[in-house]
Parts: sequence; structure tokens; C-alpha cells
Amino acid sequence: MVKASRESKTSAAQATARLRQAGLRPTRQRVELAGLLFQSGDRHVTAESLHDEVSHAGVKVSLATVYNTLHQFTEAGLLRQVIVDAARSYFDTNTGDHQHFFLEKEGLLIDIPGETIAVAGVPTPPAGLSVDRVDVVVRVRRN
Amino acid sequence: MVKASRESKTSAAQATARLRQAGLRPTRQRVELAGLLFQSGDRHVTAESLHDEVSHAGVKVSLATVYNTLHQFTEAGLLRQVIVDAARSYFDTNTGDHQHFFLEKEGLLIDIPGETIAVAGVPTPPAGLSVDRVDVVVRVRRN
DNA sequence: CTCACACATTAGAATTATTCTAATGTGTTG
DNA sequence: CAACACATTAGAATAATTCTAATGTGTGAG
Repeated sequence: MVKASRESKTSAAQATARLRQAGLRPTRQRVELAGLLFQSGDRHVTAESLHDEVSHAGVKVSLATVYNTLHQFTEAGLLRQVIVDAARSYFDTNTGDHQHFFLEKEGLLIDIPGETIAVAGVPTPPAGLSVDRVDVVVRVRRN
Repeated sequence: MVKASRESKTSAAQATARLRQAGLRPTRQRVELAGLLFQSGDRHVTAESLHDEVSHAGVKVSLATVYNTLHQFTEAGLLRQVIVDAARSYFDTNTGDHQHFFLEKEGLLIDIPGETIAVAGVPTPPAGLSVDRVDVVVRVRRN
């Protein structure tokens, strides 16, 4: 919780603040993308889907910039990259501890809340290595 | 355990038998690939690595055939496809219940035996869907 | 044993996601 | 407001994978 301000922040202002906190210069396209990504609830996007979205919103951003931005956001901890499909990377706005359902057919990711799944017994990695993170993907299909 | 035969089967004969069981015609290239994949212990290959290997062994198989074969073997349950890298698919000769360490830097997969990790609390999938499999990937990096 | 046909293989082109390049634009700090 | 480091961009390049359409080959029927 932060101190309540006199007026509610605009999406752009929030995005700008978030970018500054992350040490990223709040450029026009980063602010736009952050606005789309973070103003609503948790989302899963691909570079292409986000580029379509931002383009349809009438904002001019190149696909290369979308890729750059997604990776920068990921490095900054604002996004989490989820690799479940051989063809495409997904970026998840929910960076907290949680896992995923994945529908191969539709290419759809669905969050599983953090506390739901417990992974026990993760072994100590081979010498010289340490655990970065543990991903659990529950692959599902239509009955 | 099968009944011991008078002489130990050759790798090719074993591969042929395995292919027939899976309902796949034992063609020259499938037998070669199955030989490489299944004669030694558990392996992880990419299409490219397997193509290199079979080529260096002096066997003429096209890359397209390697791709076809890997997918056919996967559908037949002889292999398991593991998607951990945005760029490349891995195929695991160990189709049993087990999970993986993944070293992003080296692009290296290491098996974690089946009983080691317990995943508890996998939720019931949304209506109309059923669980196909649960993948656990422990991403590790050098200290 | 041989034929015919369904299934496999192939080379090379096509596709697709992603990254690179090198030129141009723009926040930010002093 | 100038300078510079950092961003953005279009388009080319790359790389994994799939497709195409022609050629080859296991196999079951006879």
C-alpha cells in the first residue's frame, strides 16, 4: 500500500511510475505497452498479440520494440516469460508464485493460483548449480 | 523381462521390433534413428542434434525425415517432447513419469527421476478439459 | 515371388518467430 | 537547451520447423 494521492493516477502516470521504479526510461512506447499490460488484471500476451493490440489502439510501435520491451520488462521483473509452446513465447503479467494450465490446441494459458499447487522434493541440483525457478505446466485438452 | 533368446538381438532387430509394436513401418531411416535413440540409456535430442549424429554415422537421412520421425515416435509414445527453450524442442527417450532440470545457458536437460518430485494439489481443470500431463521444469543456473 | 499401393523419404522452398543492423529519434542530466 | 546515452525503427537476417510435390520402398494379397 502506498499513500493515497488526492486524485487517482491515470494509467499512463502509473505506467511511468512503474517504469521508473524498474530503472527503465519511460518512453512513449514503453508507457503505452505498460499501460496495456498492467492496467487490467493478470494477462498473457505474445509479442505478436501485444503488437496487434497496441497497433489497433492507434499507437505506432514496431514489432522489434515490442520484443525489446517484453524482454526488458522480463529482466526488470515486471513480466515472467512462460515457454510452453514450441513456436511461441508467452509473457505473463503475474510475476508472483503461480503455475499454469496450458491448452495446446487453443494456445491458451490459464493461471493456477500460487498456493494451489505444492511441489515437494525438488532435489538439490548437480554441484555448481542453483535453482532459479520451478515451473509447473498442467497440459490439458478438451474431453 | 522377456524370455532370453538364443542370441542377443542386434540393435537393428530390437529397433525393428519396437517400431512394429508401435505400428510404424520399420524403414531403413526409422530403424537407424530408433537404434541411436534407444540402444543406450535415456537421451535428450533435438532434431538437429540427431540429424548430425545420424549423418556423422554415415547414414543418409534428411532433416525433414528426422523431424517427421521424432513426431511420429512421440505420437506413438516412444518419445516425449519437452519444451523448455523458446527456440528449440527437445525429445526425451524416457517417456516414464519424471521431470527435468534445465540449464538455460548450456541448453542442457537433466532428468529428475520419477518418484523424486511430488506435485500436490493440481486443481480440477476448467469444465470440459482434462489433464493430459503435468510437466515440472526446474530451471537452474551456474553459481 | 511379385505387384500394387499406401505410406515414407527427400530436396528444397516456404513459413514463422525472433533477432540483428545501422540509421534516426528522444528522455534526461547538467 | 545541448549533449549523449539510450530507444526506436524498418527491413534484412537468422534459425527452427513445416510444407510441397516428386520419388522411393515395405508389405500384404494373390
